[in-house]
Amino acid sequence: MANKTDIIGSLAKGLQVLECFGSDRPRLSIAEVAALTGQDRASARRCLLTLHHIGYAAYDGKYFSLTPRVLRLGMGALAALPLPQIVQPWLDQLSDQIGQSCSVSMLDDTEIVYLARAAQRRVMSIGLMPGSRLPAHCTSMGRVLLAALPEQQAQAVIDASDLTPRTVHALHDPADIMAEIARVRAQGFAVIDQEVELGLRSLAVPIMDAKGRVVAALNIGMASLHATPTALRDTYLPALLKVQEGLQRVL
Amino acid sequence: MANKTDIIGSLAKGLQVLECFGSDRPRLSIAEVAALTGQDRASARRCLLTLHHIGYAAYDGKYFSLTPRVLRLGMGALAALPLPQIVQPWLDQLSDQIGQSCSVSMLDDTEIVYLARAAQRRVMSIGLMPGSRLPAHCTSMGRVLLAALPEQQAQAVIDASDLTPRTVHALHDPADIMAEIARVRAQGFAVIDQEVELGLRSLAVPIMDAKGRVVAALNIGMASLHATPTALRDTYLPALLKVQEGLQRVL
DNA sequence: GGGTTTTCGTTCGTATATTGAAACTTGTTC
DNA sequence: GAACAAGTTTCAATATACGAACGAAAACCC
Repeated sequence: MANKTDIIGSLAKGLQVLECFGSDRPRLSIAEVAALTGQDRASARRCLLTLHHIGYAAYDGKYFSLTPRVLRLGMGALAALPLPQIVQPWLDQLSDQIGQSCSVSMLDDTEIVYLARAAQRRVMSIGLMPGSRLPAHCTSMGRVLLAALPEQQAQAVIDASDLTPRTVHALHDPADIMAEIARVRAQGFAVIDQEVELGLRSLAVPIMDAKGRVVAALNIGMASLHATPTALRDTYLPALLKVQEGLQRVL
Repeated sequence: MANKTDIIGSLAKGLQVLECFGSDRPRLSIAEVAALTGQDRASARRCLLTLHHIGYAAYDGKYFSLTPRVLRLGMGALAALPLPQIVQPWLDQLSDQIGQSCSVSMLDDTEIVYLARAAQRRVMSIGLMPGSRLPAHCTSMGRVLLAALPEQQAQAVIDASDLTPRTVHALHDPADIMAEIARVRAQGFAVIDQEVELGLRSLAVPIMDAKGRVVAALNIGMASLHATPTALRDTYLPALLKVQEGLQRVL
């Protein structure tokens, strides 16, 4: 199987074009897309016109942008995943109980993807919502998810990651990060202190299915003035573990 | 522009394949995809193998399923839209204030797509979250969004819709629905009484940008025992209109 | 259980669609 | 008005699509 003739290059290119739209670049011209994807202008143009033709892109004669129809793809996939539906009530209740924001995410390559979220007061400058992404290496959920991988795979992810520190507190030496991941693996939870954003602390635990496989991660995040990292763990870890246990029974 | 040679058929087919995965069918075989898309098995197989090759699909030798990477497409698009980021705090506050769930959605063809949501106690049997879809014709936000279209376009959407009633209260005659849409257009809001689900009432208003163009809809939903349709309007419409007004200033 | 029928995944060859580089057009900058 | 950049078109080289055919597995039937 998977002969050379079994791969459709044009489909891969079209998806690459679709992916290069993002919050930082919602509107793109043909030449920009060509530059971002490495395709030539003719190909990029054909992809964009096709996307426009089938209703995925709007076109004003100069710039292309995505339409809500695109949400059928990824969002359809998200709303289709059973996990978000199942965890949402747990999240809501947990968030209510402890008075802090909490989220569930999965690993996708070097990033974590938010699947569900119950927000309290916004403590982060960036708005997080289902579908948002953050680097795995410097987030509490990312550390937990990387710890669940075989050592070698985790190393590969770290090697592929852009480790540019987001704050002065962020670990940036691959060896340090791998050591921290090992500790997380051993202790079963991760604490992050202002590595994503100054003033933000967070605590995460893995979510496992009935067979013990890690399928996602659960975290709470809060302003750093609310608790020291140690207090964070002592105060909130029991609540997280309780949800972890409850979820394992229903997954 | 848009010559016949400017459209890539294989890209359209690949996206069609991607779209046919959903909550009701998360795992599909080659033959199933071929049947759902109307392609022959050879084409469907190439699409699926390509999706697998570039990491969008998992393959166990028999069934294909989507990976979190797919969320890069639509979810990227959602997290990229400025609207959800802007409305979320307003939603949270509104939901808090009135103690009911509220949501923001856009129109995509015959369906509404949830962009953001602030949930209280769950009153619907189906879990709603960003990316979820419901038919436009029988929802309060759908009626508001259809009312914002030119009459002829709204008619076209209704004609294209599957009007099978979801409950005994649902309007199912196209003319009745168009009349209701006209009323919504005149009064500036929509009330739905148990047309989506028994026991569920909802009230929606349009959200407009600074130029007065309707870009989305805002609603609140609640168990029907909390308020009669009239009381629903009298009690909650002022709060919705206040958010509508506030949002118009920042969009 | 053995033979039959169906269904599915895969392969093949040719007809067709798509690619990419270069040529051409248009609009913009200096 | 020359120099440049972006969009568009062209056409031969190449990749892809489709229907048909094949083998394997599953489902069915006596």
